[in-house]
Amino acid sequence: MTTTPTDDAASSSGSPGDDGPATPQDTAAELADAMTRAIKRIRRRTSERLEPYGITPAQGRALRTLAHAPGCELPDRAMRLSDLADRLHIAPRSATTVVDALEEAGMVERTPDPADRRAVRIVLTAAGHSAVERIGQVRHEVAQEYFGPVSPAEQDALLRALRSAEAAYAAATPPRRPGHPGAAR
Amino acid sequence: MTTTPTDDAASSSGSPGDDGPATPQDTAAELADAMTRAIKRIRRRTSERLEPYGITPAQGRALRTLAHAPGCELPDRAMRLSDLADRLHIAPRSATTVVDALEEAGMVERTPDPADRRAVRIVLTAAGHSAVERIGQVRHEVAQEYFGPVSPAEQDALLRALRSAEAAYAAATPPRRPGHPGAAR
DNA sequence: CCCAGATACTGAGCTTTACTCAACATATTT
DNA sequence: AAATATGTTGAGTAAAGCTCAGTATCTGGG
Repeated sequence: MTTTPTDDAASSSGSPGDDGPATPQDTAAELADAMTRAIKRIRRRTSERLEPYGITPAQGRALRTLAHAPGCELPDRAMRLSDLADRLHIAPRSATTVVDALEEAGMVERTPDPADRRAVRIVLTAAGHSAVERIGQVRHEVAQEYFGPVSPAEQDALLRALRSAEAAYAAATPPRRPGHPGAAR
Repeated sequence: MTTTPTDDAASSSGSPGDDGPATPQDTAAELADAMTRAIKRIRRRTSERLEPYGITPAQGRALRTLAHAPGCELPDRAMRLSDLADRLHIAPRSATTVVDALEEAGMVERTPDPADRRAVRIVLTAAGHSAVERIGQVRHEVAQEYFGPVSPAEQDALLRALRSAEAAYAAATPPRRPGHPGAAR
């Protein structure tokens, strides 16, 4: 970080740019496009504003996740590395890397789990907490900015619609076992 | 490519996973979260289904962009590498890399621009065209699947809301000159 | 007409984020 | 106690970007 990521492009095969309408009369696909575009903008803006603080997107996600674990400062209740990986839907090894960076930046600290000596508990430091706060602020303000022109009622409708789609998806994709090793496939 | 990208995670600091409600009463931010989650799912599914064909997300975007350029087969009207980069909002050098892969896969071909010997025109081959078609199908079907539980009327409302947000954004960020050389940003 | 400066592409090397496979230490179970 | 399962990390890879030089080539002045 600290350099200049500047651009952020990283979608699937969605919305190459702002071109003309490719296939009118296919609302779902257009919806996906519009959402891709919106998210891209929001993401970009968010990471731009967080970059000065030396917080990369992945780190931000990890911090947020750690932050709302119950006892994020107690060495015996804070998340373990593998829990973090689970929540973020990334491989344990990837979590290790993120935590490495976070620790080097002084935002978290690895403390040994008193109950299991293989495990590592990730606790947030003071710096970590203020980072989380900043992230919250930025996220809030960016979302507010972007969705400003959408009326609260519409926002609500959108949210509800998305939630129902999400719920249906989750229901149709049961293999998301809460076990732990998973995320297999 | 051809290996197993499997996961796709790559958002900003948004939505770490499916955790409890972080801050009720902030619809905009929650909306951003929900959209991030939705897009992530759609992206993942799309790239999973396209992977067997050896098409990575970035390649897909490039193909789609190339495909709806006016004369994508004529060596003197097809897009130039720099045009492609502009449309995709990526650096020219990055476009080179994508085109390298695409060319190696036989989906596009670099042809010299008869009018400017420095330039390269990217033309779609037959394989490229069928790839574009597959991409369209997959995108369509994935979107359909994901937004299935949302009624057409709601889909429409969503789409309209997003478009207005997008329009407002674009208006508030005028430096997006349609010239061509620039795109400076 | 020729040369300076702008353009178009690419080589080399870096960053971020995530993955796999394997090693190693510890826990747990048989 | 031995076998197996878990938790974390080392090593190495991939995808998709970026920047900073080159090397052609084109264009515009003098």
